[in-house]
Parts: sequence; structure tokens; C-alpha cells
Amino acid sequence: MVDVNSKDAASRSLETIQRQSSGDPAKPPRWDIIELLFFAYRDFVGDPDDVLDQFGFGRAHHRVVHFVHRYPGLKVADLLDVLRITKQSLGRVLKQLLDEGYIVQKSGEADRRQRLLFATAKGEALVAQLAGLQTDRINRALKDFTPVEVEAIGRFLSAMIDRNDPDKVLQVILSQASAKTDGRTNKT
Amino acid sequence: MVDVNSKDAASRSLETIQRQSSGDPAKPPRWDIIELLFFAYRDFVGDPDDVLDQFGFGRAHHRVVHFVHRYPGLKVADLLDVLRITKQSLGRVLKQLLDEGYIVQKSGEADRRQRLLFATAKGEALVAQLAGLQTDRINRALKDFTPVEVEAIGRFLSAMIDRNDPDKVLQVILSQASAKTDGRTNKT
DNA sequence: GAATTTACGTCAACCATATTGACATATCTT
DNA sequence: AAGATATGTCAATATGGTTGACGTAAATTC
Repeated sequence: MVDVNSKDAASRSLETIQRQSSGDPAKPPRWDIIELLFFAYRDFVGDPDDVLDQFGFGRAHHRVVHFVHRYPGLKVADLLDVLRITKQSLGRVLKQLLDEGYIVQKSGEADRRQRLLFATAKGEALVAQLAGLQTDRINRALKDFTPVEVEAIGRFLSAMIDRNDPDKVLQVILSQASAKTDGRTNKT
Repeated sequence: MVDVNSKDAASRSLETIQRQSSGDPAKPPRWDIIELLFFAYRDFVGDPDDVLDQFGFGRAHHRVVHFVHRYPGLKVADLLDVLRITKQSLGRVLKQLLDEGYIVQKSGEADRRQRLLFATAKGEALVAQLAGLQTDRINRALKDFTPVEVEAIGRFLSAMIDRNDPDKVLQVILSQASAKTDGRTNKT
């Protein structure tokens, strides 16, 4: 069992630490958000795992096929920026997805060195299935929230993301997110 | 570059998929939340990485020492529930943290088979430093939010977590989260 | 009190996913 | 023609996860 004197010991050490690290007791750690994020993400990414298993895939494959599906014509270099892994690491799982027909490559027209990536119907179906599971969880969670609250949640997640990031895909996502926010803000 | 006909192709294939998988066009995937969560969590857990590197540790060590610090007297079995890994996998990183003095074990008084885990001062300092980085990001993100909005964000994260989970630590966290919510709700 | 179950540890093999470093090829840019 | 860029590939290595088997001590049950 979790020791119920947790609160006791935790808060005692907390005070000590505050002074040690920053000397600013006005900025206590956000334990609540830190831990809620951990568990929320754990369960969120856990949903697709069983399905992926059936396909003989892992989370790496999910990430790749997801972003390729969502941003058709994505370059390999873009994908590396998004996933923040090396090309060698990407290579392995990308090759599997290509070999098994979830993704296809086309040479860029303007720059024929580029390999533009596209999801096949097979790839789209897989992404849709996985996104369906995650969407169900999200819809369940948002069931009793007002549109204004939902907007605030999106704005928070968006604000948690690094801005100084030359990631093309991220730019699209953030501009879409702020477009929605602007719309709502005007209405208010 | 991300192909700018993304929107085009993505929405075309989307309609197709909706009908395929569920036949319910009223439940489009929540692409926005799905992707915001991915990027937010990527950057959120990315903060501690550099510090951990300096200590010769990885994210696995972070998770272990974090929960031990936060819930002093945590049993090994509890930790396994929280982290959802096997004892063999936990064993490796736990042994390192014990050997290097970030964590200590005590036998349970009531049940002497149990090894209750406690963070040392060294362990607490590490957790505090890492939590400081993540707290900075959270505070930055929440800077312009109203208390009501912040409460909604916590409620959302909480609602994203599986309920049917006999995890003791999680029960504490969720009860704390709902306690806060209740307080605010009464005030409203 | 003996048998069984529980909590934990450990050995060993293996797998997925990541890394660094070196090098190759085709293509674009200068 | 020279150099830079986009991608692919070979090889070695690290981290963190898995399954399976087995051991020990302590609690529980019969």
C-alpha cells in the first residue's frame, strides 16, 4: 500500500528542496499537472498498443504512419524533425512500412533527391483505426466540457510546446490551433 | 517542406475512412488533440533529458525516483503497477539508484517481505531539479489562464486516465484532483 | 506444523528502438 | 567542375523493455 504519511514526508522534504534549488518558495513544483500528464499520456498511447501488436508493429510505426497520413507528401527530413530521431532509426521502421505496403514514396518533382511519403489505403485504414481508439478516449474525457473549456484545453496543450522549433509540421499544427482560438476569442 | 495540399488530401481520405471504420461521420478523429498531446508530451519529457544525461541516467530512472520521492514508503509492487513494466526491467534501474544512493530500502514493519522505498536527500535534490524544469514549462504555459481554466485543464487530464485501474498511487492522485475540483465546483 | 502463497530478487536470452560514425549515391547549387 | 544536400546503408553499441525459470524469506492457510 502507499504509505499514508506520504503527505507528511513529501511536504517536509518539499520545503527543504524549494530553498535549495531556487530559493523561491513562490514557485512550488506543479506535482499535480506533472503526474496527471504522465498518467494521461500513458493511457492515451496505451490504447493503440494491442492493435499495433496484431499488425506486428510498435509505437514507432504508429508515429511514422500517422504523420505520413496526416501530411501527405511529407519529406523524410520533415519526419526526422517531427519525431526527433536519427535517419538510421527511422530507416528501419520506414522500410518495414514501405515493404508491407502501408506507405509509398515518390520522388519530388522540383527536387528529385527528395522522397515524398504518402500513406496507401492500407496505411490510412490503420491510422484511422488507431486514431479511432484515441478519439474515443478524448470524446469520453471531453463529454461534459463546455466549448469554452475545450478551447482552453487546446490552448494549454499548444502553449506547452516549444516555439523555437523550425519544424514545418509543427508550424502547421500550431497555426491551426491558434486559428481556432482566434475564432473563439472574437466571438467572446 | 510540408506539402501545402496536405489539407486537401487529408480531408479527402478522411471522409473515406470515417465510413469504412464506424459508419459514423458524426465522430471525426480528434486530430488536433491527438497531435497537440504528442508534441506537448514530447517537449515536456524532453526538458529533463540533458540533466539526466549528466547523471548518467535515463527517463526510466527519472520515473522511478520521481514516484519514490513523491510517495515515500512505496512498495516495489506499487511501483510496478504505476510504471507498467516487469520487475526485471525495474530491477536494473532500481539497483543503480540504490547503489548510487538516490534511494534506500527498508523492510516493512507489518510485513517484512516488503521493501519500502524512500528517496535520500540526493534523490530528492535530483527530483526537485527535474520537476523544476517541468514546472517552469507548465507555469509559462498557464501564465495567462484563469483559475477556472486551469481547473478545467486538470479535470481534462484526469478524465483521460483509465478508471478501472487498481493502482494505489493513481487513486491518491485522482482523489486529490477531484478534491480540488469539488472545492471549485462548490464555489461556483 | 506443514503446505502454500506472496513479495521480491536474479540469471539468462531476446527484442525494439534508439544512438554514433563512416561511407555511397544521386541530385541540386554555385 | 566543385561542393553541398537529401537520402540510404552498414556496423557497432546502448537503453529499456520482454518472457521464462528459479530461489529465498516471510506470511497465510489448512
